[in-house]
Amino acid sequence: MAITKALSDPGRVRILLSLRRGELCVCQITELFGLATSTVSKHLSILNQAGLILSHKTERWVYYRLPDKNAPVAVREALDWVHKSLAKTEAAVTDGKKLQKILKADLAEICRRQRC
Amino acid sequence: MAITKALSDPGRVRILLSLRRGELCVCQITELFGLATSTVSKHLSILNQAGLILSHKTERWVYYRLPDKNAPVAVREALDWVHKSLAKTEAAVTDGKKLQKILKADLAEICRRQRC
DNA sequence: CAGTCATTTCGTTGTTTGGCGAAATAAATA
DNA sequence: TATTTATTTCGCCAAACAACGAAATGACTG
Repeated sequence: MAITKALSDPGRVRILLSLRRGELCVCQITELFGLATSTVSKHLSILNQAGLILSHKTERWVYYRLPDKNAPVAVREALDWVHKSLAKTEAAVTDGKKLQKILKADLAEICRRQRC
Repeated sequence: MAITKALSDPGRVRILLSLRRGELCVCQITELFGLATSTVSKHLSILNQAGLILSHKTERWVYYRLPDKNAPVAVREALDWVHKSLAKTEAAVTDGKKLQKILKADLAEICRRQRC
């Protein structure tokens, strides 16, 4: 039931929806939701353990992304459901707009801002 | 996010899986899971509010069942996912066997037993 | 129309969970 | 090798939640 548990928090669902545009690093997600880094990291770990996201490290940053078609059926279909049923949520749309701005900004700049 | 919240409790998922065989009344579900009636009633209310189950009253008993094809897409596909991804869970299989026995027993008999 | 019966609602209790900041970690850089 | 830097882990607190028993509800029955 790791998947249903992982999906039970609205914040985590919003993270999944944000990742549909492509991978994001922890500080971008932190910036997007205005939460503490440690909180975001915890959410990501829960999503990761459920198999709903994957991670890899490049240079200084850890990036998280949605899995591809090779993921287990349960994972793939759960993600499809989230996408189909929740992508038009008000929160998801707002997040999308804010995310656009974040993607335009410099990554190092964002990280620096976190420390205020 | 009522649906994801509703699915986040393993007990509620097991209730949904049990209802695939057909409608059940509250005391049958209570008997199946060995929980207090009030607890089961609460779970059913949460599932009901999420649209994942429907209820109707016949004689003395309130029956709950899964919705039909007319249910909202989000509901239908969430239930499909639960079915496809979790029906083979060990708990679900065990519940299924126990349920068979309960369905053979007399309903009034089950209700009487609850009060011990 | 009083009583019985299945279910729901309420109030309480113990546990889980989300949030944070601080300390730990791990990796790149100076 | 010491330092900076991004992320994770830890310990704590407050809010949310599951479970229970008791009381309330609401419908059939005697």
